[in-house]
Amino acid sequence: MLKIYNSLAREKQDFIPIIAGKVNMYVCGMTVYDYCHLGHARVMVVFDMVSRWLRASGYEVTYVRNITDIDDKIIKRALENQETIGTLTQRFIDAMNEDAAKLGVIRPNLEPRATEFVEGMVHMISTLVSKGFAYAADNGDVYYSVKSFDGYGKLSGKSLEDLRAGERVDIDLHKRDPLDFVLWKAAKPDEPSWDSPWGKGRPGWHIECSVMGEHHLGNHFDIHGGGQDLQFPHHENEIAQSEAAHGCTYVNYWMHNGFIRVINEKDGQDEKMSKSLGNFFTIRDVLRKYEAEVVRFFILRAQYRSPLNYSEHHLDDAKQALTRLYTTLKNVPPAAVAIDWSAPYAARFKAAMEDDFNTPEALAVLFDLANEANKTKSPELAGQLKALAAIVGLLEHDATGFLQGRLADEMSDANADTHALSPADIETLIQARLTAKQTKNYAEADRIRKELLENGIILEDTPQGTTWRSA
RNA sequence: GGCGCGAUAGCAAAAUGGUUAUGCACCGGCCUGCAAAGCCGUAUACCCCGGUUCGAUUCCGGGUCGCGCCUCCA
Repeated sequence: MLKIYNSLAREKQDFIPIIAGKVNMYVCGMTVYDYCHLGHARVMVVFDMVSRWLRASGYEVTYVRNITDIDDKIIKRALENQETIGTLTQRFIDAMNEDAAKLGVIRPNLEPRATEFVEGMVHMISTLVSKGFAYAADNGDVYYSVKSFDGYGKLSGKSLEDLRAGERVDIDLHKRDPLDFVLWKAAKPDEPSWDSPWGKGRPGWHIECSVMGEHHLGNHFDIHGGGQDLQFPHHENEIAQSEAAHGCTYVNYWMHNGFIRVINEKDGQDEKMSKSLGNFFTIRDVLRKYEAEVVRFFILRAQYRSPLNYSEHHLDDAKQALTRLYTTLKNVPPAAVAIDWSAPYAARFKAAMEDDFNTPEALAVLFDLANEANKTKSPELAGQLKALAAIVGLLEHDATGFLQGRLADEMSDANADTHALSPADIETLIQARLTAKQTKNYAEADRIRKELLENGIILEDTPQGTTWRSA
Protein backbone atom coordinates (compact mmCIF):
# COMPACT_ATOMS: atom_id res chain seq x y z
CA MET A 1 0.00 0.00 0.00
CA LEU A 2 1.42 3.33 -1.10
CA LYS A 3 1.77 5.92 1.63
CA ILE A 4 2.08 9.59 0.80
CA TYR A 5 3.05 12.39 3.14
CA ASN A 6 0.10 14.73 2.87
CA SER A 7 1.05 18.33 3.66
CA LEU A 8 -2.58 18.97 4.54
CA ALA A 9 -2.59 16.35 7.28
CA ARG A 10 1.12 16.69 8.11
CA GLU A 11 1.50 12.91 8.16
CA LYS A 12 1.94 9.92 5.87
CA GLN A 13 -1.40 8.54 4.79
CA ASP A 14 -2.51 5.51 2.80
CA PHE A 15 -3.08 6.54 -0.77
CA ILE A 16 -6.61 5.78 -1.90
CA PRO A 17 -7.58 7.29 -5.26
CA ILE A 18 -11.02 8.79 -5.79
CA ILE A 19 -11.65 6.38 -8.66
CA ALA A 20 -10.12 2.94 -8.25
CA GLY A 21 -7.20 2.42 -10.62
CA LYS A 22 -7.08 6.06 -11.71
CA VAL A 23 -4.97 8.96 -10.46
CA ASN A 24 -5.48 12.59 -11.32
CA MET A 25 -2.46 14.70 -10.49
CA TYR A 26 -1.75 18.40 -10.94
CA VAL A 27 1.65 20.01 -10.42
CA CYS A 28 2.41 23.71 -10.49
CA GLY A 29 4.85 24.30 -13.29
CA MET A 30 6.98 27.18 -14.37
CA THR A 31 6.51 30.85 -15.02
CA VAL A 32 8.28 31.13 -18.33
CA TYR A 33 10.36 34.30 -18.47
CA ASP A 34 13.80 32.77 -17.94
CA TYR A 35 15.69 29.48 -18.09
CA CYS A 36 14.79 26.81 -15.55
CA HIS A 37 17.12 26.49 -12.59
CA LEU A 38 17.98 23.47 -10.50
CA GLY A 39 14.99 24.04 -8.24
CA HIS A 40 12.73 23.65 -11.24
CA ALA A 41 14.69 20.55 -12.21
CA ARG A 42 13.86 19.07 -8.83
CA VAL A 43 10.10 19.62 -9.21
CA MET A 44 10.14 18.15 -12.70
CA VAL A 45 12.22 15.12 -11.75
CA VAL A 46 10.43 14.44 -8.48
CA PHE A 47 6.95 14.47 -9.95
CA ASP A 48 8.14 12.61 -13.00
CA MET A 49 9.34 9.93 -10.59
CA VAL A 50 5.99 10.01 -8.79
CA SER A 51 4.02 9.63 -12.01
CA ARG A 52 6.32 6.82 -13.20
CA TRP A 53 5.85 4.95 -9.93
CA LEU A 54 2.07 5.37 -10.01
CA ARG A 55 2.01 4.02 -13.56
CA ALA A 56 4.34 1.14 -12.65
CA SER A 57 1.90 0.38 -9.83
CA GLY A 58 -0.84 -0.08 -12.40
CA TYR A 59 -2.66 3.22 -12.11
CA GLU A 60 -3.91 5.09 -15.11
CA VAL A 61 -2.43 8.52 -14.45
CA THR A 62 -3.47 11.86 -15.84
CA TYR A 63 -0.65 14.22 -15.02
CA VAL A 64 -1.18 17.93 -15.60
CA ARG A 65 1.63 20.45 -15.25
CA ASN A 66 0.68 24.01 -16.09
CA ILE A 67 2.64 26.79 -17.69
CA THR A 68 2.21 30.32 -16.41
CA ASP A 69 2.60 32.47 -19.48
CA ILE A 70 1.18 35.74 -18.23
CA ASP A 71 2.26 37.63 -15.12
CA ASP A 72 4.05 40.77 -13.98
CA LYS A 73 7.53 39.41 -14.48
CA ILE A 74 6.80 38.19 -17.97
CA ILE A 75 5.39 41.57 -18.94
CA LYS A 76 8.42 43.30 -17.46
CA ARG A 77 10.92 40.99 -19.12
CA ALA A 78 9.27 41.26 -22.53
CA LEU A 79 9.42 45.02 -22.24
CA GLU A 80 13.10 44.93 -21.28
CA ASN A 81 13.88 42.61 -24.16
CA GLN A 82 11.71 44.58 -26.54
CA GLU A 83 9.98 41.43 -27.71
CA THR A 84 6.40 40.27 -27.55
CA ILE A 85 5.16 38.24 -24.64
CA GLY A 86 4.34 35.45 -27.06
CA THR A 87 7.87 35.09 -28.41
CA LEU A 88 9.41 35.42 -24.95
CA THR A 89 7.26 32.73 -23.40
CA GLN A 90 7.51 30.37 -26.36
CA ARG A 91 11.29 30.64 -26.29
CA PHE A 92 11.46 29.65 -22.63
CA ILE A 93 8.82 26.96 -23.00
CA ASP A 94 10.99 25.39 -25.71
CA ALA A 95 14.06 25.71 -23.50
CA MET A 96 12.21 24.12 -20.60
CA ASN A 97 11.16 21.19 -22.74
CA GLU A 98 14.71 20.64 -23.92
CA ASP A 99 16.03 20.71 -20.36
CA ALA A 100 13.31 18.38 -19.13
CA ALA A 101 13.93 15.90 -21.93
CA LYS A 102 17.63 15.71 -21.10
CA LEU A 103 16.77 15.05 -17.48
CA GLY A 104 14.70 12.06 -18.55
CA VAL A 105 11.44 13.76 -17.61
CA ILE A 106 8.47 12.30 -19.47
CA ARG A 107 6.11 14.96 -20.76
CA PRO A 108 3.01 15.35 -18.57
CA ASN A 109 -0.22 14.32 -20.27
CA LEU A 110 -1.36 17.91 -20.38
CA GLU A 111 0.54 21.21 -20.17
CA PRO A 112 -2.12 23.90 -20.18
CA ARG A 113 -1.10 27.54 -20.52
CA ALA A 114 -2.75 30.19 -18.40
CA THR A 115 -3.56 32.42 -21.35
CA GLU A 116 -5.73 29.68 -22.86
CA PHE A 117 -7.99 29.66 -19.81
CA VAL A 118 -8.74 33.28 -19.09
CA GLU A 119 -12.41 32.84 -19.95
CA GLY A 120 -12.69 30.05 -17.40
CA MET A 121 -10.96 32.24 -14.84
CA VAL A 122 -13.42 35.07 -15.42
CA HIS A 123 -16.19 32.56 -14.96
CA MET A 124 -14.83 31.24 -11.67
CA ILE A 125 -14.22 34.74 -10.36
CA SER A 126 -17.82 35.64 -11.22
CA THR A 127 -18.99 32.61 -9.29
CA LEU A 128 -16.91 33.65 -6.29
CA VAL A 129 -18.30 37.18 -6.43
CA SER A 130 -21.88 35.97 -6.70
CA LYS A 131 -21.39 33.56 -3.80
CA GLY A 132 -19.98 36.35 -1.67
CA PHE A 133 -16.39 35.12 -1.49
CA ALA A 134 -14.99 37.90 -3.64
CA TYR A 135 -15.61 41.57 -4.30
CA ALA A 136 -14.76 44.10 -6.96
CA ALA A 137 -12.88 47.10 -5.68
CA ASP A 138 -13.33 50.57 -7.14
CA ASN A 139 -9.93 50.42 -8.89
CA GLY A 140 -11.14 47.59 -11.13
CA ASP A 141 -9.37 44.82 -9.21
CA VAL A 142 -11.29 41.87 -7.85
CA TYR A 143 -10.20 40.43 -4.52
CA TYR A 144 -10.86 37.23 -2.66
CA SER A 145 -12.11 37.84 0.85
CA VAL A 146 -10.12 35.43 2.99
CA LYS A 147 -12.28 35.75 6.05
CA SER A 148 -15.29 34.55 4.09
CA PHE A 149 -13.70 31.12 3.75
CA ASP A 150 -13.69 29.15 6.99
CA GLY A 151 -10.89 26.82 6.05
CA TYR A 152 -8.40 29.53 5.18
CA GLY A 153 -5.01 28.51 6.56
CA LYS A 154 -5.65 24.77 6.82
CA LEU A 155 -2.91 23.80 4.39
CA SER A 156 -0.16 26.05 5.69
CA GLY A 157 -1.16 25.74 9.32
CA LYS A 158 -1.60 29.46 9.66
CA SER A 159 -4.47 31.28 11.26
CA LEU A 160 -5.68 34.64 10.07
CA GLU A 161 -4.57 36.14 13.38
CA ASP A 162 -1.08 34.73 12.95
CA LEU A 163 -0.89 36.13 9.46
CA ARG A 164 -2.09 39.52 10.59
CA ALA A 165 0.55 39.52 13.32
CA GLY A 166 3.18 38.95 10.64
CA GLU A 167 5.44 41.88 9.93
CA ARG A 168 5.28 41.76 6.20
CA VAL A 169 1.64 42.19 5.32
CA ASP A 170 1.42 45.21 3.10
CA ILE A 171 -1.44 47.64 3.32
CA ASP A 172 -3.54 48.14 0.22
CA LEU A 173 -6.32 50.67 0.48
CA HIS A 174 -8.45 48.85 -2.05
CA LYS A 175 -8.56 45.66 0.01
CA ARG A 176 -11.11 45.17 2.75
CA ASP A 177 -8.58 43.04 4.57
CA PRO A 178 -4.80 43.22 4.06
CA LEU A 179 -4.74 39.45 3.62
CA ASP A 180 -7.22 39.45 0.75
CA PHE A 181 -5.56 38.46 -2.48
CA VAL A 182 -6.16 39.55 -6.03
CA LEU A 183 -8.20 37.44 -8.45
CA TRP A 184 -8.36 39.93 -11.27
CA LYS A 185 -6.07 42.86 -11.96
CA ALA A 186 -7.30 45.91 -13.80
CA ALA A 187 -5.14 46.52 -16.85
CA LYS A 188 -2.71 49.38 -16.88
CA PRO A 189 -2.09 51.17 -20.17
CA ASP A 190 -0.04 49.11 -22.64
CA GLU A 191 -0.51 45.89 -20.69
CA PRO A 192 -2.03 42.81 -22.26
CA SER A 193 -5.63 42.50 -21.18
CA TRP A 194 -8.84 40.56 -21.52
CA ASP A 195 -12.43 41.72 -21.26
CA SER A 196 -14.32 40.96 -18.10
CA PRO A 197 -17.41 42.13 -16.21
CA TRP A 198 -15.01 44.37 -14.23
CA GLY A 199 -13.42 45.95 -17.23
CA LYS A 200 -10.24 45.12 -19.06
CA GLY A 201 -7.72 43.27 -17.01
CA ARG A 202 -5.76 40.09 -16.45
CA PRO A 203 -5.97 37.26 -13.97
CA GLY A 204 -4.12 37.04 -10.67
CA TRP A 205 -1.73 34.17 -10.28
CA HIS A 206 -3.61 31.78 -8.02
CA ILE A 207 -6.81 31.57 -10.02
CA GLU A 208 -5.17 29.96 -13.05
CA CYS A 209 -4.34 26.71 -11.25
CA SER A 210 -7.81 26.42 -9.78
CA VAL A 211 -9.31 26.78 -13.24
CA MET A 212 -6.91 24.56 -15.15
CA GLY A 213 -7.13 21.89 -12.47
CA GLU A 214 -10.92 21.97 -12.61
CA HIS A 215 -10.96 21.92 -16.39
CA HIS A 216 -8.73 18.90 -16.83
CA LEU A 217 -9.19 16.95 -13.61
CA GLY A 218 -12.55 18.03 -12.22
CA ASN A 219 -13.64 19.79 -9.04
CA HIS A 220 -12.05 17.18 -6.82
CA PHE A 221 -8.88 15.30 -7.66
CA ASP A 222 -6.24 13.14 -6.05
CA ILE A 223 -2.83 14.76 -5.93
CA HIS A 224 -1.60 18.31 -6.18
CA GLY A 225 2.11 18.99 -6.03
CA GLY A 226 4.67 21.72 -6.20
CA GLY A 227 7.63 23.25 -4.45
CA GLN A 228 7.43 23.89 -0.73
CA ASP A 229 7.39 27.62 -1.32
CA LEU A 230 4.03 27.32 -3.02
CA GLN A 231 2.32 25.87 0.05
CA PHE A 232 1.61 29.39 1.19
CA PRO A 233 0.11 31.46 -0.19
CA HIS A 234 -0.38 29.89 -3.62
CA HIS A 235 -1.85 26.53 -2.68
CA GLU A 236 -3.70 27.91 0.30
CA ASN A 237 -5.37 30.37 -2.05
CA GLU A 238 -6.15 27.71 -4.61
CA ILE A 239 -8.01 25.75 -1.95
CA ALA A 240 -9.91 28.85 -0.91
CA GLN A 241 -10.91 29.59 -4.50
CA SER A 242 -11.82 26.10 -5.61
CA GLU A 243 -13.59 24.93 -2.49
CA ALA A 244 -15.58 28.15 -2.23
CA ALA A 245 -16.55 28.00 -5.90
CA HIS A 246 -17.39 24.31 -6.01
CA GLY A 247 -18.53 23.63 -2.49
CA CYS A 248 -16.51 20.44 -2.25
CA THR A 249 -13.05 19.22 -1.31
CA TYR A 250 -10.50 20.34 -3.88
CA VAL A 251 -7.58 17.93 -3.47
CA ASN A 252 -7.04 14.84 -1.32
CA TYR A 253 -3.22 14.70 -1.16
CA TRP A 254 -0.93 17.72 -1.21
CA MET A 255 2.72 17.01 -1.92
CA HIS A 256 5.53 19.53 -1.57
CA ASN A 257 9.13 18.92 -2.53
CA GLY A 258 12.01 20.46 -0.58
CA PHE A 259 14.33 23.14 -1.84
CA ILE A 260 17.67 22.95 -3.49
CA ARG A 261 20.09 24.89 -1.32
CA VAL A 262 23.41 26.51 -2.02
CA ILE A 263 26.17 27.78 0.18
CA ASN A 264 26.03 31.50 0.73
CA GLU A 265 29.52 32.86 0.07
CA LYS A 266 29.15 35.52 2.73
CA ASP A 267 28.37 33.47 5.79
CA GLY A 268 29.10 29.94 4.62
CA GLN A 269 25.58 28.82 5.54
CA ASP A 270 23.17 27.03 3.25
CA GLU A 271 20.26 28.93 1.85
CA LYS A 272 17.42 28.30 -0.53
CA MET A 273 18.21 28.58 -4.22
CA SER A 274 15.82 31.13 -5.62
CA LYS A 275 15.36 33.68 -8.27
CA SER A 276 14.89 36.48 -5.76
CA LEU A 277 18.14 35.68 -3.99
CA GLY A 278 19.88 35.53 -7.35
CA ASN A 279 21.84 32.47 -6.22
CA PHE A 280 20.51 30.01 -8.76
CA PHE A 281 22.20 27.79 -11.28
CA THR A 282 20.24 27.11 -14.42
CA ILE A 283 19.89 23.56 -15.61
CA ARG A 284 21.89 24.61 -18.65
CA ASP A 285 24.74 25.89 -16.50
CA VAL A 286 25.00 22.54 -14.80
CA LEU A 287 24.61 20.46 -17.96
CA ARG A 288 27.66 22.13 -19.44
CA LYS A 289 29.71 20.19 -16.94
CA TYR A 290 27.63 17.18 -15.92
CA GLU A 291 25.55 14.62 -17.75
CA ALA A 292 21.85 15.13 -17.16
CA GLU A 293 21.46 11.66 -15.70
CA VAL A 294 23.99 12.58 -13.02
CA VAL A 295 21.77 15.51 -12.12
CA ARG A 296 18.72 13.27 -12.07
CA PHE A 297 20.56 10.77 -9.84
CA PHE A 298 21.70 13.61 -7.57
CA ILE A 299 18.08 14.70 -7.15
CA LEU A 300 16.71 11.20 -6.56
CA ARG A 301 19.32 10.18 -4.03
CA ALA A 302 17.70 12.55 -1.55
CA GLN A 303 14.16 12.04 -0.27
CA TYR A 304 11.96 14.51 -2.14
CA ARG A 305 10.88 16.42 0.97
CA SER A 306 14.41 16.92 2.31
CA PRO A 307 16.51 19.95 1.55
CA LEU A 308 19.18 19.15 -1.01
CA ASN A 309 22.48 21.00 -1.00
CA TYR A 310 23.95 21.75 -4.37
CA SER A 311 27.69 21.77 -4.97
CA GLU A 312 30.00 20.44 -7.62
CA HIS A 313 31.45 18.11 -5.03
CA HIS A 314 28.04 16.52 -4.56
CA LEU A 315 27.57 16.14 -8.30
CA ASP A 316 31.02 14.55 -8.61
CA ASP A 317 30.00 12.16 -5.89
CA ALA A 318 26.74 11.38 -7.68
CA LYS A 319 28.61 10.77 -10.88
CA GLN A 320 30.89 8.23 -9.20
CA ALA A 321 27.93 6.42 -7.74
CA LEU A 322 26.11 6.29 -11.06
CA THR A 323 29.30 5.10 -12.71
CA ARG A 324 29.32 2.10 -10.40
CA LEU A 325 25.85 1.10 -11.54
CA TYR A 326 26.66 1.55 -15.21
CA THR A 327 29.90 -0.38 -14.74
CA THR A 328 27.87 -3.33 -13.53
CA LEU A 329 25.72 -3.16 -16.65
CA LYS A 330 28.84 -3.01 -18.78
CA ASN A 331 30.45 -5.96 -17.04
CA VAL A 332 27.30 -8.04 -16.78
CA PRO A 333 25.17 -7.58 -19.89
CA PRO A 334 21.58 -7.39 -18.66
CA ALA A 335 18.94 -9.79 -19.86
CA ALA A 336 15.54 -8.40 -20.77
CA VAL A 337 13.41 -9.38 -17.80
CA ALA A 338 9.96 -8.56 -16.55
CA ILE A 339 9.86 -7.40 -12.95
CA ASP A 340 8.65 -9.98 -10.49
CA TRP A 341 7.53 -7.92 -7.51
CA SER A 342 7.75 -10.89 -5.20
CA ALA A 343 11.48 -11.34 -5.88
CA PRO A 344 13.62 -10.11 -2.94
CA TYR A 345 15.23 -7.04 -4.47
CA ALA A 346 12.11 -5.94 -6.30
CA ALA A 347 10.08 -6.37 -3.12
CA ARG A 348 12.51 -4.17 -1.18
CA PHE A 349 12.48 -1.60 -3.97
CA LYS A 350 8.71 -1.55 -3.96
CA ALA A 351 8.51 -1.23 -0.18
CA ALA A 352 10.87 1.75 -0.35
CA MET A 353 8.90 3.48 -3.08
CA GLU A 354 5.61 2.84 -1.31
CA ASP A 355 6.98 4.56 1.77
CA ASP A 356 6.37 8.08 0.51
CA PHE A 357 8.65 7.60 -2.48
CA ASN A 358 11.79 6.80 -0.50
CA THR A 359 14.15 6.94 -3.47
CA PRO A 360 17.38 6.94 -1.37
CA GLU A 361 16.35 3.55 -0.01
CA ALA A 362 15.23 2.35 -3.44
CA LEU A 363 18.61 3.34 -4.88
CA ALA A 364 20.37 1.51 -2.05
CA VAL A 365 18.54 -1.61 -3.23
CA LEU A 366 19.93 -1.03 -6.71
CA PHE A 367 23.46 -0.94 -5.31
CA ASP A 368 22.89 -4.16 -3.40
CA LEU A 369 21.55 -5.68 -6.59
CA ALA A 370 24.59 -4.44 -8.52
CA ASN A 371 26.89 -6.07 -5.98
CA GLU A 372 25.04 -9.36 -6.32
CA ALA A 373 25.07 -9.12 -10.11
CA ASN A 374 28.81 -8.42 -10.13
CA LYS A 375 29.41 -11.38 -7.88
CA THR A 376 27.28 -13.87 -9.77
CA LYS A 377 27.73 -12.44 -13.28
CA SER A 378 24.03 -13.09 -13.62
CA PRO A 379 22.41 -11.44 -16.67
CA GLU A 380 19.13 -12.04 -14.91
CA LEU A 381 20.15 -9.91 -11.91
CA ALA A 382 21.68 -7.24 -14.13
CA GLY A 383 18.38 -7.25 -16.01
CA GLN A 384 16.51 -6.72 -12.77
CA LEU A 385 18.82 -3.83 -11.96
CA LYS A 386 18.13 -2.19 -15.29
CA ALA A 387 14.39 -2.80 -15.07
CA LEU A 388 14.02 -1.41 -11.55
CA ALA A 389 16.21 1.60 -12.31
CA ALA A 390 14.13 2.37 -15.39
CA ILE A 391 11.09 2.81 -13.18
CA VAL A 392 12.70 5.89 -11.67
CA GLY A 393 14.13 6.95 -15.01
CA LEU A 394 17.72 5.84 -14.43
CA LEU A 395 20.15 3.55 -16.29
CA GLU A 396 18.19 3.93 -19.48
CA HIS A 397 21.20 4.87 -21.57
CA ASP A 398 23.82 2.70 -23.18
CA ALA A 399 26.30 1.73 -20.46
CA THR A 400 29.41 2.06 -22.58
CA GLY A 401 28.17 5.32 -24.01
CA PHE A 402 27.69 6.71 -20.52
CA LEU A 403 31.03 5.45 -19.24
CA GLN A 404 32.86 6.87 -22.23
CA GLY A 405 31.13 10.22 -21.93
CA ARG A 406 29.74 9.92 -25.43
CA LEU A 407 26.17 10.94 -24.71
CA ALA A 408 26.80 14.64 -25.09
CA ASP A 409 23.91 15.26 -27.46
CA GLU A 410 21.22 13.64 -25.42
CA MET A 411 22.66 14.15 -21.94
CA SER A 412 24.43 17.45 -21.66
CA ASP A 413 25.07 20.82 -23.17
CA ALA A 414 28.79 20.24 -23.36
CA ASN A 415 30.24 20.83 -26.79
CA ALA A 416 30.14 17.39 -28.33
CA ASP A 417 33.20 15.30 -27.56
CA THR A 418 35.44 16.97 -25.03
CA HIS A 419 38.16 14.39 -25.43
CA ALA A 420 41.25 15.48 -27.31
CA LEU A 421 41.41 11.93 -28.62
CA SER A 422 38.81 10.41 -30.90
CA PRO A 423 37.56 6.89 -30.21
CA ALA A 424 39.63 5.77 -33.22
CA ASP A 425 42.77 7.37 -31.74
CA ILE A 426 42.08 5.64 -28.47
CA GLU A 427 41.61 2.32 -30.22
CA THR A 428 44.91 2.74 -32.04
CA LEU A 429 46.73 3.42 -28.77
CA ILE A 430 45.06 0.46 -27.13
CA GLN A 431 46.32 -1.78 -29.95
CA ALA A 432 49.82 -0.32 -29.67
CA ARG A 433 49.79 -1.03 -25.94
CA LEU A 434 48.57 -4.56 -26.57
CA THR A 435 51.47 -5.15 -28.93
CA ALA A 436 53.90 -3.79 -26.34
CA LYS A 437 52.38 -6.05 -23.70
CA GLN A 438 52.72 -9.10 -25.91
CA THR A 439 56.43 -8.43 -26.27
CA LYS A 440 56.60 -7.82 -22.52
CA ASN A 441 57.62 -4.24 -23.16
CA TYR A 442 55.77 -3.06 -20.06
CA ALA A 443 57.53 0.29 -19.94
CA GLU A 444 56.01 1.17 -23.29
CA ALA A 445 52.63 -0.31 -22.36
CA ASP A 446 52.55 1.77 -19.20
CA ARG A 447 53.67 4.87 -21.08
CA ILE A 448 50.73 4.52 -23.44
CA ARG A 449 48.33 3.97 -20.58
CA LYS A 450 49.68 7.08 -18.87
CA GLU A 451 49.33 9.08 -22.06
CA LEU A 452 45.69 8.04 -22.30
CA LEU A 453 45.09 8.85 -18.65
CA GLU A 454 46.49 12.32 -19.20
CA ASN A 455 43.81 12.66 -21.87
CA GLY A 456 41.12 11.57 -19.44
CA ILE A 457 40.95 7.97 -20.55
CA ILE A 458 41.06 5.08 -18.08
CA LEU A 459 41.84 1.60 -19.41
CA GLU A 460 40.42 -1.61 -18.08
CA ASP A 461 41.91 -4.94 -19.07
CA THR A 462 39.37 -7.72 -19.00
CA PRO A 463 39.47 -11.34 -20.10
CA GLN A 464 37.50 -10.18 -23.15
CA GLY A 465 40.02 -7.52 -24.04
CA THR A 466 40.81 -3.96 -23.08
CA THR A 467 38.01 -1.43 -22.68
CA TRP A 468 38.17 2.24 -21.86
CA ARG A 469 36.12 4.80 -20.08
CA SER A 470 36.19 8.48 -19.44
CA ALA A 471 37.70 9.63 -16.12
C1' G B 1 7.22 38.27 16.53
C1' G B 2 3.95 33.85 14.67
C1' C B 3 4.00 28.89 12.45
C1' G B 4 6.75 24.63 10.72
C1' C B 5 11.02 21.38 9.56
C1' G B 6 15.76 19.40 10.61
C1' A B 7 20.54 17.90 13.46
C1' U B 8 23.39 10.29 11.64
C1' A B 9 30.38 8.39 10.58
C1' G B 10 35.63 12.49 6.36
C1' C B 11 31.40 13.88 2.69
C1' A B 12 26.34 12.63 1.06
C1' A B 13 22.08 10.07 2.75
C1' A B 14 18.19 6.11 4.67
C1' A B 15 16.10 2.89 8.12
C1' U B 16 15.54 1.37 13.03
C1' G B 17 13.47 0.56 20.76
C1' G B 18 18.31 -4.38 21.08
C1' U B 19 20.92 -7.36 15.07
C1' U B 20 25.86 -4.80 8.23
C1' A B 21 21.94 0.70 5.43
C1' U B 22 23.74 2.43 0.80
C1' G B 23 27.16 5.56 -2.29
C1' C B 24 31.77 8.40 -2.50
C1' A B 25 36.48 8.88 0.01
C1' C B 26 40.02 5.92 3.27
C1' C B 27 42.84 1.38 4.91
C1' G B 28 44.15 -4.08 4.27
C1' G B 29 43.63 -8.47 1.09
C1' C B 30 42.33 -11.31 -3.59
C1' C B 31 42.75 -10.70 -8.86
C1' U B 32 46.46 -8.18 -12.39
C1' G B 33 53.15 -7.93 -15.41
C1' C B 34 51.66 -3.34 -12.87
C1' A B 35 47.06 -0.85 -12.88
C1' A B 36 41.77 -0.15 -13.55
C1' A B 37 37.18 -2.56 -12.70
C1' G B 38 35.22 -6.30 -9.63
C1' C B 39 35.23 -9.26 -5.13
C1' C B 40 36.44 -10.00 0.29
C1' G B 41 37.53 -7.63 4.87
C1' U B 42 38.67 -3.58 8.72
C1' A B 43 37.68 1.20 10.54
C1' U B 44 34.94 5.69 11.28
C1' A B 45 28.11 7.59 13.51
C1' C B 46 23.87 8.79 15.55
C1' C B 47 23.97 17.68 18.54
C1' C B 48 23.58 18.53 24.27
C1' C B 49 20.85 17.64 29.00
C1' G B 50 17.07 15.12 31.41
C1' G B 51 12.95 11.34 31.35
C1' U B 52 10.36 6.56 29.95
C1' U B 53 12.52 1.50 29.30
C1' C B 54 15.83 -4.46 31.00
C1' G B 55 17.82 -1.61 26.86
C1' A B 56 17.25 4.74 22.95
C1' U B 57 20.53 7.16 17.54
C1' U B 58 15.28 5.64 17.42
C1' C B 59 9.85 7.50 22.06
C1' C B 60 8.84 12.06 25.50
C1' G B 61 10.42 16.97 27.63
C1' G B 62 13.96 20.97 27.66
C1' G B 63 18.18 23.33 25.41
C1' U B 64 21.64 24.71 21.47
C1' C B 65 22.40 25.32 16.41
C1' G B 66 20.67 25.32 11.29
C1' C B 67 16.75 25.87 7.59
C1' G B 68 11.99 27.38 5.64
C1' C B 69 7.17 30.00 5.33
C1' C B 70 4.61 34.46 7.04
C1' U B 71 6.20 39.08 0.14
C1' C B 72 7.23 37.17 -6.11
C1' C B 73 9.62 32.32 -5.85
C1' A B 74 9.81 25.07 -7.63
